[in-house]
Amino acid sequence: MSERAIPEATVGRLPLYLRALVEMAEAGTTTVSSEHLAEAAGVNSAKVRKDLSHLGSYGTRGVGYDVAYLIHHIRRELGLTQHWPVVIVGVGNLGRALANYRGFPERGFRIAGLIDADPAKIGQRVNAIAIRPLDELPAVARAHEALIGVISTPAAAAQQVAEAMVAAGIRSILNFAPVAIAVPDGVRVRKVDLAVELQILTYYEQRDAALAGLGTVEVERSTRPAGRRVRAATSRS
Amino acid sequence: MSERAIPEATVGRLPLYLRALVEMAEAGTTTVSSEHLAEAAGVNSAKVRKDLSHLGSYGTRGVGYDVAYLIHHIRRELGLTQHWPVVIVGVGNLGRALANYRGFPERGFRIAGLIDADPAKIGQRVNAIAIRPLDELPAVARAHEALIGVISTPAAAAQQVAEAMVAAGIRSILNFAPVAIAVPDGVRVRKVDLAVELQILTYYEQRDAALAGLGTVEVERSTRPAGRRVRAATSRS
DNA sequence: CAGTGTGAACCTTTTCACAGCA
DNA sequence: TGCTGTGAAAAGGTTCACACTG
Repeated sequence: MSERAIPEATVGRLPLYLRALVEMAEAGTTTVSSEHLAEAAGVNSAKVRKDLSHLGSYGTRGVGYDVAYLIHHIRRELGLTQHWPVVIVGVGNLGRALANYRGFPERGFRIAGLIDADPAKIGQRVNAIAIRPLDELPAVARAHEALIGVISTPAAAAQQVAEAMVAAGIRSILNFAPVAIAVPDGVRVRKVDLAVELQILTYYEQRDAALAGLGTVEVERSTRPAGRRVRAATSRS
Repeated sequence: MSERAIPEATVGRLPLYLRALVEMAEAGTTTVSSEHLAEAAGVNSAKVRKDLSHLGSYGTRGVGYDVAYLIHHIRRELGLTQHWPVVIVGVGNLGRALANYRGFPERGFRIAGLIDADPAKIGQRVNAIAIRPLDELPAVARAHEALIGVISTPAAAAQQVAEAMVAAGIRSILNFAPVAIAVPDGVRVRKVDLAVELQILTYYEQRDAALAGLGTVEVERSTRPAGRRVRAATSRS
């Protein structure tokens, strides 16, 4: 199978393979097996083979995949043959860190503009880019033809910023604000919530403590009697 | 159904519900329907009901859920009745932003220590916490009984840091370094990769451009002839 | 009668296991 | 012989739709 419609789950892993492959290429590796690539990307080999089969049959039976060739095809599939200009709105601690993040330029992105609502910040420079006010977002986005926006504002501002982004022609949003934002059909949003990630970890942490029996926990168990205690949580990854 | 073994997907959404509910509580709302909560959390109502049913039957038919009661139960399930000390290793731009992130203390976490390998940074303070060298990680982790660690180092250092964390008694790791880390069984890892999030967005962006037909793209399509062009990517959320 | 709780249907993703090829 | 590519099976997650109840 080649052809369109790569499953969502696969799309989420292609960047991981790409990074691992680029590292291998830099180390001089020219060929890699699904087993090796799987290990480098932190998944299993069946998944790698299935995922890569969605791109077409780029492997060689008995040998493996050509690293450079795969890199090329994954880049093309992800649209990373070009660099994407990105506008960041909200230049607090996180926005500043993102503006300085070396991983962005290294992996296909260019900060096209920094926007903040705080008048005191206007004109300040971060990583050589001047911070501009929110009402200049359309001008900045259009001047650089930015289609991707990052929201790193407080939650309260996020919806308003999202609307401004959409009005400015942004088509994809990466939202770090801890709130759900509504956008028109056709505009894509991905959300990253740092505290949520930690809270997911505490769930399993707390669960293990309860299972260990030693710990505090299991103090009260309301509503239902007691019931069987089940196996430990499957470890995340 | 109440009782153990909450599905992973549900665990990932409980923090979203929690945040929405806390906001509602602060606004004075005492009761909420699955429909409303769904909207606030950015999911659909069937999912909310199914998810909440895993915690037990805390709703009232014809009425909805008691906001305060639900908050209590979700907090308990996630282990957020206590505050969790967190050790951050790697105090670059991102580590600094995390150390200052207000969302952490607000949502159940306390920065117990900052660690960096760079001698020039040792002793500097971020958010009133002194940066300490890597070899003091065990002492710091044990003194605060930290079970959660955050890796915000460059990729090259991540594996080594992960091992040091495990040796220091850390049981759950949030890894921001763009590399897969290996840990012993029983240690949990979650990974957040900022560039990967953007790369996933570019996939859909590029796909849409190709479908629109106007755009460049579809320049070459190797290996297989041509084949049907299929429906637009289902929009992320 | 509004809205929960939940079987059942459906869809997606993962895993298995092995035929087939270089 | 070694490793890909892929059907088929299994697991997991989502959505539907409606009986039930406060």
